[in-house]
Amino acid sequence: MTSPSRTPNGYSAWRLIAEELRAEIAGGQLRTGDRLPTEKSLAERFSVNRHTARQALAALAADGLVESRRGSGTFVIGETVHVHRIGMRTRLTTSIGDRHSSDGRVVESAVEPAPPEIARALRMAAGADAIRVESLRKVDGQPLGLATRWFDAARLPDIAAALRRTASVTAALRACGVEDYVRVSTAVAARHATVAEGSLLQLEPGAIVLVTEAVDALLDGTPLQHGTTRFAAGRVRLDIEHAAVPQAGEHGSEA
Amino acid sequence: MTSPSRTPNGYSAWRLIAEELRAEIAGGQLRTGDRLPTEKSLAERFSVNRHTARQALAALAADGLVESRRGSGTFVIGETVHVHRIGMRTRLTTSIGDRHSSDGRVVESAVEPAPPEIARALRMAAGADAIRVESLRKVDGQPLGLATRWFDAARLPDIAAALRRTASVTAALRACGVEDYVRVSTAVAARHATVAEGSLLQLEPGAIVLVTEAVDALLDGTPLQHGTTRFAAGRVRLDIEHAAVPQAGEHGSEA
DNA sequence: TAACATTTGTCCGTATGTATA
DNA sequence: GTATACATACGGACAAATGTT
Repeated sequence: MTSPSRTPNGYSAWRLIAEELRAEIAGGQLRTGDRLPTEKSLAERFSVNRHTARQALAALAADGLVESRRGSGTFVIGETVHVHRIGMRTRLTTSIGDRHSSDGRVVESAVEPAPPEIARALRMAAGADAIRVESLRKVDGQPLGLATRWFDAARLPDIAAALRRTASVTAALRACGVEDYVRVSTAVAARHATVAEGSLLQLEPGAIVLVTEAVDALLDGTPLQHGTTRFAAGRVRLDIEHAAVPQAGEHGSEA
Repeated sequence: MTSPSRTPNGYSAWRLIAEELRAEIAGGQLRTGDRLPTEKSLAERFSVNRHTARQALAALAADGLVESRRGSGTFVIGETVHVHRIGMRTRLTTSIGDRHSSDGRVVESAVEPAPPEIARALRMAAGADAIRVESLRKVDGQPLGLATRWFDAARLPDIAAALRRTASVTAALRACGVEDYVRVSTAVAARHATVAEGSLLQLEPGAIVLVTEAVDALLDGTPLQHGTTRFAAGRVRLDIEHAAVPQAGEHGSEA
């Protein structure tokens, strides 16, 4: 640590400090909610400049292990995970359960020409008017997911208003005359949150979002909705519902 | 930009620079493989110190958008995403397709007492012998996923050897007398890769893994396998298969 | 091969702003 | 109001990797 610079991936001062702290968290000396030593004291302990200690803490924060609060300190993150079920009849509202206060708020809505991939998914003419609704779902006051939904403006002209009133997709669709619908396709990916997402979901920079992209349709297959939801990965787990009864050729047996 | 510090999450100089560059990448002005402006020139362009420009680049690098190479520059990362289907009859091998060379190699296997949650999932007696198999799947030479599979040692004593021979779960199970099986449950989460995972999957530090936890069973419901797979999130997207034909039989809302 | 400029990586020191206790 | 602690920004210095001359 006497010479200032080391090799690229093999070890520099801040990496060594980060590894040390990581080990203390993994080893249980530092538990969920515990406050880490201050930047100043870390700097003294490892005989480095405060910035070097900061860089180590920033690395841990980027990994989602710790969270820094200005004026307060840096703390070990603990996760409370909510389970979100995904199936043919997925309804977010029902998957939250009753013990928690759930709140879905429409952040923004607008009528725009449908982007190509949305138009294709909703079987609309390219460039036709679509309704885009952004909403933020909170559970127990904590933001869980950020949804971008697209609807065919010609098919469901009043959906935005309905969503603002009810804050439930199922109820809003029913208000627009849709009695029943099913999930047609769902894709899942994960990436780092953007700045905008991090701001709305109250995430640290570098935090992860689980991204689901889904299409709902009427029972006859007419597409209704294209939705992209970004979940705060640290707070959500997705449970995929498979059909209860396997329909293997001739097998009449059941689980 | 005259005053040094701004509010915590809302905007500081390095965030603005990062947003600008992010937009250029998203907008296509900067394409995969392109070299970004040097730190020095970015500093001049935005009238900030080189460190401030560096922080913006570091944020993009943490998001996996760019990669910095000492002595060379900072470059836009390109991703090739493989689609992995998840459904009642998920077979990883079939979802890869034919245009790619797929290779699943058993890294390690051992007989161990089943951990509690594994024993429960496989309906084994607590502490009974289970077989654990770790395998690494590569596509086109690039590691895609790292799987940990558990089997009941009493039920499938030769599964490890079969997996080493065939490198296909379906084929290995068939070799052990299992003609058919289905996916019972799948959970999806995302987190940062550990050091060990990053090493095996050849990930950058701070990279993301998509974690699926699944149970496969015989058609009569007898559990066969508990598998946890960690996919390199940047290289994989999960596609969830819903039943093709919706049947309006039961409207029961899930709790 | 060797010298050189370029570019990123690391570290130190200083200063100021802002949120929290 | 004061002290503490993190957030941002600037300036300088040198090391290490790369590419070119």
